[in-house]
Amino acid sequence: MSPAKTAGRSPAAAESVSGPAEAELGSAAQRERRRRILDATLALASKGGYDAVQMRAVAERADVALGTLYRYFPSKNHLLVSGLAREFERAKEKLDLAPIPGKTRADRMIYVLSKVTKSMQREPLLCEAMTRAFMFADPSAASEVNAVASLMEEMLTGAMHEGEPTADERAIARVVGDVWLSNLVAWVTRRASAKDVATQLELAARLLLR
Amino acid sequence: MSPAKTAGRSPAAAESVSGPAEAELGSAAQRERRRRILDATLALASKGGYDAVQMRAVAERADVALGTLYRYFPSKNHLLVSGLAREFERAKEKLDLAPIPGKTRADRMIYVLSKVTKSMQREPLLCEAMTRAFMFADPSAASEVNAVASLMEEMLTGAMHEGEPTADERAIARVVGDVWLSNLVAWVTRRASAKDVATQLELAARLLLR
DNA sequence: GTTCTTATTGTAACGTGTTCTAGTTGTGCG
DNA sequence: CGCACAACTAGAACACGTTACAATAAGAAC
Repeated sequence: MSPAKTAGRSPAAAESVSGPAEAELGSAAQRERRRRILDATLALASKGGYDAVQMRAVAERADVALGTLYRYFPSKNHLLVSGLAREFERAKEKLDLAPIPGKTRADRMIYVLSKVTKSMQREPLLCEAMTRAFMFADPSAASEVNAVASLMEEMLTGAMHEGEPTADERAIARVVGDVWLSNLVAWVTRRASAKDVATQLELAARLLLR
Repeated sequence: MSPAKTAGRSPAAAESVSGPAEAELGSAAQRERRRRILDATLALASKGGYDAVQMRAVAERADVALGTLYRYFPSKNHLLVSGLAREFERAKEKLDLAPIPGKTRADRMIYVLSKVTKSMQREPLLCEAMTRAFMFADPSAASEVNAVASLMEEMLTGAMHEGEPTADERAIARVVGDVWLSNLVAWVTRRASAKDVATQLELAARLLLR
């Protein structure tokens, strides 16, 4: 496969749906641009939430033209969900560094949920931006959304025990993830307090993993 | 309380947050306008989903001026979530007509979930519009969103048994509702099939109510 | 009725996501 | 080098949610 082939490819449409990975973009300059764009996105989101992530502002801050931004991320939601995916990857790496404390599956699950939730709540506006984009995303961003969902599932199955989870365990992890997401949305819209969220998640985990 | 008091009030800001009800709008003409607006909204949503619910189109179809539309519903999301609330009220009334079949709490819960889910999936575009608005709504629409959430909770606690639910039961109902919402979003974005959703909901109900 | 207040209308304008276009730059290849 | 071709840039243009405003209509108070 000649280099020309990769060069001739749109970075955004790099891989088929849920392809190998998004890391293998064409040139170093392109990876660099992509990184700058996501950095700009997260910076703006941290400062002003969903509304502050304006495509013109992202482009300017990332030092790319508006058209280029759209070549990399076909919509604002793609952009924000990709940002969320990057954050989740980091969170997962951090989690994978040390074994998860807790005697029971439920305890460990609650530990992970609490860790991840708190880390998102530490940057409320960033959390708001990414959560709303995730929930609002249309089918065209399904692959990005799925990437995030998969990471979440891995984090949660990883909380139960090391090694491969069973099919049942994966299903339970998805249920827990669903509850987590809904509660995050409720927190973001100020319909639930941080304590509400913690309580609800603990309850769900204990019931599902008893 | 003189009639002037009611007449001098903006229909949209009719009641304080989560007030008595939205049914007690000023004049008959105003209730009529509100109904026409919601009818237009649902009609457009059924035909073309979230994107087709354009404020100008809603106003024209409901035969009100754009400014009036905004006086009744301060944003597109308020509008769609209010539409969802109306649909939920109807769904709940229908459910309340007959006792819920099923031997166990889980069975009845699954029955209700399936009923409600299927009724929403019957109009995919309408479902998409309302679901996305619900999830995307910002804090300013919290009261509308809460109204929907409360209806859902009532439907689900009602599935467990007649009469007042315990605090635990309400918490469980909320968890089930969270799972339901997440799955609806996944279905709307075509990340999950109708069968996926049904399976996941049944699993969640059985685990939570065992 | 007259007057005062509020609701409604029609329309223009603004902001931001998205698209489009014409020109420029970078890159691999003969 | 010079060509081919895709990526990038700058900027205009468009669509739709939202706001603003002047004029008119409707309704309450008297």
